[in-house]
Amino acid sequence: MLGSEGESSSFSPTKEAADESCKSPAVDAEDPGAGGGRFAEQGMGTDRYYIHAASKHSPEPPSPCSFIPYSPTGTVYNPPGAGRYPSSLHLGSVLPPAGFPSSAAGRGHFGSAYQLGQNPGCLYPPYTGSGSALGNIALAPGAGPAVRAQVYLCNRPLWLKFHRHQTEMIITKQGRRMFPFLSFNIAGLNLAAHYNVFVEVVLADPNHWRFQGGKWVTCGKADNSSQGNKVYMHPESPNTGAHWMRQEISFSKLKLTNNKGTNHNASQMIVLQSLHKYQPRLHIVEVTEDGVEDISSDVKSQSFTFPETQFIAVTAYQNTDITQLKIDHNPFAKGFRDNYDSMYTAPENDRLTPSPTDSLRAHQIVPGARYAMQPLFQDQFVNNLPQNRFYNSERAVPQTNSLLSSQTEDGASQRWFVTSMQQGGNSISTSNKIDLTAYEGEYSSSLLPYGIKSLSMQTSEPLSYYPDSPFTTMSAGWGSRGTYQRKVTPGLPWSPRPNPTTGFPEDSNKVKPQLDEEVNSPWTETQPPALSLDKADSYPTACKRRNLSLSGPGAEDSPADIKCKDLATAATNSSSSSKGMGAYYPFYKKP
DNA sequence: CTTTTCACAGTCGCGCGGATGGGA
DNA sequence: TCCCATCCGCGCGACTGTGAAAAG
Repeated sequence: MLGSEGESSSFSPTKEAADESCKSPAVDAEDPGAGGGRFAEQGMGTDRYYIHAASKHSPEPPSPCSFIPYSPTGTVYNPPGAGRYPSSLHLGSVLPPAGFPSSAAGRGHFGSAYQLGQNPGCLYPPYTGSGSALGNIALAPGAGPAVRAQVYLCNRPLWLKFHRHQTEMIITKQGRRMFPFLSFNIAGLNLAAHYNVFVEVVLADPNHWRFQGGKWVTCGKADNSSQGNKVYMHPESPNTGAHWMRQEISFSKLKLTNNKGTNHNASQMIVLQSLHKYQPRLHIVEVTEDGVEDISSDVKSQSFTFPETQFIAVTAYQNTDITQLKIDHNPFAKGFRDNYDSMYTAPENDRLTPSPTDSLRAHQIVPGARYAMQPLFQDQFVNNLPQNRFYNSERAVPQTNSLLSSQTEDGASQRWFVTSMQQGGNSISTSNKIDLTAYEGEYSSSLLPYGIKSLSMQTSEPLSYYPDSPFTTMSAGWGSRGTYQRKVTPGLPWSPRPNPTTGFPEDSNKVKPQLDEEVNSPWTETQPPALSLDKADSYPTACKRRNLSLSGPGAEDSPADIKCKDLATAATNSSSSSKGMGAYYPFYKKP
């Protein structure tokens, strides 16, 4: 994100190319990693994003839910070739370079995603030779079964954290999972209609990037000749709208590769090119019951883009900030969290880092209830820990509750889901329907632990790779390992999912406050992260090798945390009597 | 010099098989 | 005594980032 924003109006693929020397885009001046200006313009950025888009693509007044769809406008990158899907991926003009604003977070969250396809001319050819671009059939909202959908990026806070530093995703020959991975909640679908849900990863800009001097800078033109699969069909596709809305839609199995010739698990792999910037997009395509796209009529397609999920594909991590974030948050990398000792021997006041077991609870999918009782705690931790830990508190600025509170008093309701301007898509090919039988077993066993299964299990046992996140509360504290308790919240609701027929709850007052805090926190810092500043000062030594934890493992708000907190709140406020699948009851309950 | 590849160590979940306990 | 369900331990495989070597 560092680069493209500043060139919002000049997304010409030739611009960078004209300048042979690698350079930092103009936006580098406000490079998130550059320090001072990092967060200064957050509000502005999102305001622009929101207003701009809304004004152009929201002919309707915002609904009570304020599902304001917006799609990027302005100059777009139009590389040669026909794209399979419409891409409005020029985010530079609409996104702040350094993450997302705090002040506008509330509104900004409405626009966590904007639907693509509003700009038919804005195509990037992730797919070549696989059909024409999406049609531009505009469906009237609510017309027939093709109602407007709303999509919620479940793990948005985590994405935002990475996005601040310019997310990097490792690509390997055998395929590497994304982390954070894409996880959505969907609402507003027709319960009975069938949909294919898939993710497409498209080139986000026309540049080739390199990491130089602690920054990502453009370096010539992107290679447009990339071939290979760019689409990952959700293993459960096709399925009914009710199904998609019933549970979190996780793309945790999605793998990224740079091996164009791979046929192994091709359906699970998306082929990317290193040092190119990509933007994942979620597509929801209505299909017939057998999963075949009905090209004869009424094929509805909706696409959603969450700008914060943009990333640069790399074969090796470049930015140690990203590396550390991955280590701190990815349970699979737990083995690299090598600062346990310091974590646990620190005085109580300094011991802001959770235990190793706690850290697992930061997993993005499993909603952790760890912060349910102390909604502000993690924010404090997130914001203060790095400074405390690495600067001997000298640069640590206490982030008080009042600060956070002030952020939530602006009345801006936080919504992490957005609706989309529905579009008709008569040419999205879903013919690459995967063999569901092949996935059935694996996915049902591997996904469910992340989702439904875990909810139905009234257990304190670890779940899948990300143990006990959903059911662990912060009440156990972040004390020593010895005192850590696995506390179970029986029947803890899972997420603030709306009634599938009514969309996400607009006035979930029980949930909103915490959401506000969660969402705002990363962006309400009144000072630039010390690390970034420091990094800028001492990049050569600080940036190339890791092991300076930026934020304590598990201290942050995983998506799961958010959902879980919401749920925990709901559970606290309503009842904890839900049993088994009842964990979802609150979700479907009418307020 | 930059980028990619590979082997490695560490962590974890899953699945299998044996042990255990309760009921018929 | 037999059957069934549950628990436990072990091994395997998946997954991670690291760091050196290879490739360009």
